[in-house]
Amino acid sequence: MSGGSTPIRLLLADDQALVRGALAALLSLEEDLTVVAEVGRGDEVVPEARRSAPDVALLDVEMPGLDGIAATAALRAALPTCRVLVVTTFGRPGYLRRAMEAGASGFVVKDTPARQLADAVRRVHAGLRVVDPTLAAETLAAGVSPLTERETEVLRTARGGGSVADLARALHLSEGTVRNHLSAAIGKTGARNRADAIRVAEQNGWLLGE
Amino acid sequence: MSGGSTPIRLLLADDQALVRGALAALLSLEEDLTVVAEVGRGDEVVPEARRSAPDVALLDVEMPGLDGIAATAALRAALPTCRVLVVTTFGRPGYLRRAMEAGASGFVVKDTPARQLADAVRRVHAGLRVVDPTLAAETLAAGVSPLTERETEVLRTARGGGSVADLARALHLSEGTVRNHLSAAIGKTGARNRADAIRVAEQNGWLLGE
DNA sequence: TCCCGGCCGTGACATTTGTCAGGGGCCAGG
DNA sequence: CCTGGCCCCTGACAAATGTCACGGCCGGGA
Repeated sequence: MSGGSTPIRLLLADDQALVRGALAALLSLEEDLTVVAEVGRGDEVVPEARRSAPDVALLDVEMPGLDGIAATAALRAALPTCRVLVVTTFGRPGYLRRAMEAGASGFVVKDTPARQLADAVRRVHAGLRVVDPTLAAETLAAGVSPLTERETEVLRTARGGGSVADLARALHLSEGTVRNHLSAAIGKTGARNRADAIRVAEQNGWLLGE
Repeated sequence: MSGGSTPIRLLLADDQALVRGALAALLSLEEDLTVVAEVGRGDEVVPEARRSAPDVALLDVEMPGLDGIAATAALRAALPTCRVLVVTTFGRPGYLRRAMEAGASGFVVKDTPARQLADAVRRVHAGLRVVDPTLAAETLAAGVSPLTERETEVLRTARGGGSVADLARALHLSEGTVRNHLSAAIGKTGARNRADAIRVAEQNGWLLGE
């Protein structure tokens, strides 16, 4: 409820132009909201925010240049008064955790009804936290990543789909070491394959970082 | 360009409620367009279309229940006068081909600027075809799937991530046969791994069918 | 008719992948 | 200081995956 005061200024970041524009249309229907900027890449968020001074930024997680989590952190550092609402396709448990750690005020999946989005924005702007309850539960259940730093790194590199020899070369490790890290990751994820392990880790958002 | 006549009736199908609602908002801004139905599953398209009699249906490809391609075919069979515009996240070359074969009139990726969507809808309604030109080129380049029926089936099953023994049991084949089909698929896709082959095939839209 | 080419199915073989036991470095607690 | 725990690294071994050559089946030309 705006109360007739100046509207809440919004920045939208999503790599899909159509979705971005559609969200802008949706939010512009609200009297108390106004979209002041749109970007399609994570690394454009901070520069554009500096120029347009939004009150709330809606960031997608999957973006070229810089993922939404990293963009959140960068934006919080650059403009501490600007709140962040992460809006993402995938309800990966780890995403939520990482987003909150990075300083986001809210986390919404694209499955949520359209009518709730505007309210989420208002709540975030008011300083409240907005989190999908079922997703929060999952996050608790999934817990923090059990993978060690090296294991994550190897797994992340393995996503590209090379042989052990390739990975060893890329990471400057012995093949045996790579195999061992992979084996450990497989064990910890409960998978039986390298491919499986990658999928599980990805679904839990354990492969995000740099 | 409505000309004051009755507006074009639209049906929206997308599994992400937020995107669906946002698209509705975007399209409702146009004088000559009206959204008469929204569904979140592929198998709800035909029943809902029967009830609401849309002129144009905007279908996502990735949907639960029935994928957008199959939904296109079903809709064309049930209501031949209703045109179909496929709106999808991924510009997989094979998707376009399959969509057109299934009777779609247009194919748009979610990367396209929001302003063009309404025009695409109007063109489709007017009986024209709408296709992303760069994507069309890719489709030509990628060509039709080189995979044989069995190979596709094996690869599709392998997506779940089981061992050769699992696949053999699921498909009632010898392990050697499964290995052979996989090997052939790996060769044809130019991959060096099973996982790689799956990715390539998926990216080209070769794993769609039933 | 016969032959040719493609697809399917199969087993033996080489290669890759995953497991295991173990050594070295580092840090926190006793 | 020593000790225990954790992580990183490595090589040898077992298990899985991928390659190959082969035979049967079917349909479309010579």
